[in-house]
Amino acid sequence: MKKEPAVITAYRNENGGLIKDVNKLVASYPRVPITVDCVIFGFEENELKVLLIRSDLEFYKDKWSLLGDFADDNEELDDAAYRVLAERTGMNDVYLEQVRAFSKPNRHPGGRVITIAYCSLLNIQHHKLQSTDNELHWHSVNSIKDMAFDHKEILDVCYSWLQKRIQEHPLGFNLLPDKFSLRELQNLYEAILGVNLDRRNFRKKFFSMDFLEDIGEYEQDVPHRPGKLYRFNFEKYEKNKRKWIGIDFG
Amino acid sequence: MKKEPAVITAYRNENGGLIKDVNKLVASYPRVPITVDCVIFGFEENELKVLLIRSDLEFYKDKWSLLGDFADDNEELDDAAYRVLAERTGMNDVYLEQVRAFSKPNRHPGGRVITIAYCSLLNIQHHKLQSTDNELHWHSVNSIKDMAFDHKEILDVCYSWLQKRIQEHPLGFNLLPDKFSLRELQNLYEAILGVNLDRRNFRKKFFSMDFLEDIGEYEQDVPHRPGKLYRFNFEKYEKNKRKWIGIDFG
DNA sequence: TACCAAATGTGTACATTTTACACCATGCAT
DNA sequence: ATGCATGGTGTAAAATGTACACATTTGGTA
Repeated sequence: MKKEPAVITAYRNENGGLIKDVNKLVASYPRVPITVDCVIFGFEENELKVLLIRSDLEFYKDKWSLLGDFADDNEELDDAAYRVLAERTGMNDVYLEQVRAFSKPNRHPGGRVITIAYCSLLNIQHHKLQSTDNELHWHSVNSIKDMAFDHKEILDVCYSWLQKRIQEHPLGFNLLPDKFSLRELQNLYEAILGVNLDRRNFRKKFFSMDFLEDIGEYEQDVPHRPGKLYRFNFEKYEKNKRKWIGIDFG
Repeated sequence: MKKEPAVITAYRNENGGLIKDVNKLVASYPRVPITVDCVIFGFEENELKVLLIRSDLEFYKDKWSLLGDFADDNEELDDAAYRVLAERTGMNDVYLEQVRAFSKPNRHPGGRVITIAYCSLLNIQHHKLQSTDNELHWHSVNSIKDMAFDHKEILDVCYSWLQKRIQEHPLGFNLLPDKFSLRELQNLYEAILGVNLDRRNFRKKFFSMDFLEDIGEYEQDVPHRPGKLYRFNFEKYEKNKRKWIGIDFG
């Protein structure tokens, strides 16, 4: 396991001295177009959905793509992602998190483009699409086979990310209305994780975590006994975080 | 919670038609210099260490920075990170994983530079620094106060990442020699997590996961009863993954 | 209005996992 | 031979996770 000694490169100027003109240094770097792509998840009819747009490229005619845009000069990537969300959904107060960069050299037919993927979770009820808008569509995540660019791969990574993340943090509440029944919450978890959960144990677990607030209201217009409605209580969640995610390194 | 209808932007050409010349489209994007920065963790003398290099910028004279380099044209970011590792340590077979992008507009004094942070774990014994090399140094992670650029923030994020990751996957073995005692393994976990662990429970847990291979050798030259040495068995790990990381969405 | 269908709401026993905790064994140094 | 430092081991209690069944409430329907 013997190795050659480490080689130091690219960290000094030609004379071995410190670099003074940092602007010149940065100007010498290769430059790459950067985009953000948002995987916008929603939940409707007991299915996990993702908001897609028809590709604007002739190259990908009739294919769907994630919502993305290039990052402006001097725009932080998080801000770019929020901007895309606002442009597409009109919403500012949504959940958003960076997942990772995708950088295969040929991932974009127009040349080298690196994209940073973001996951966003929002309540579809707050963003009903206009019926005149046939460029945007909520797709059932499980039914998507093929997409423009490497967006199917990005979607798959983000879906796995969501499955894992939702078991560590109660992100699911971002996908539900303010008031929801425990059945809706369980449907959400079952849809995302692709498993069946025991109703009694599910209820026990969520009640024991103590961030569901009973608002004393009931479901309406259901053809069966109506369930109680709850609200997610952020303050109680902050207090009881440890129960949920285990050790907190925050 | 009523919102304006979604606005569609930047996804059609001026006439509302599909875009044919994708090269022209991409050429119109703003371009940004991209770097990778590697947080190279090691373990020595019961401390978690990180390999840093003296900054090459006059602007950051006497500060330390992560090992990084810009991404070449058409180079995938993972490849760039492996390249940096190879250049700095001469090693090719190391553990490497992308953590996330850092993109604050003013994070680099020379202008807009976006960096993608990677974590790498390696065995310091395989990369003893040359005594003539005073540009590179293994720093104790807990003693680092200040760094060039936003590298302290990146280090902090990567350290948290490691703490979480090591509890889900047995990454720790990458930091140890091929043969190690359980005491060394426990020291590693204690150092990274910053906690004290019960020796009996620690042993019980690792043995029950059944990927430690007893190679019938013992520690040498220790001033006390020598401990058994073990090897990490990747095949057994693959089989028993579920025990370790819970549900496997891989 | 009596019944049915469909979903809500609840408790307990068992298995598994996690935690807390103490003593003898071994090898080296003196 | 003794002391010292560390290696190596088991068990009981607590907490958590899992499996499982029946009465209740509502709307719909005959």
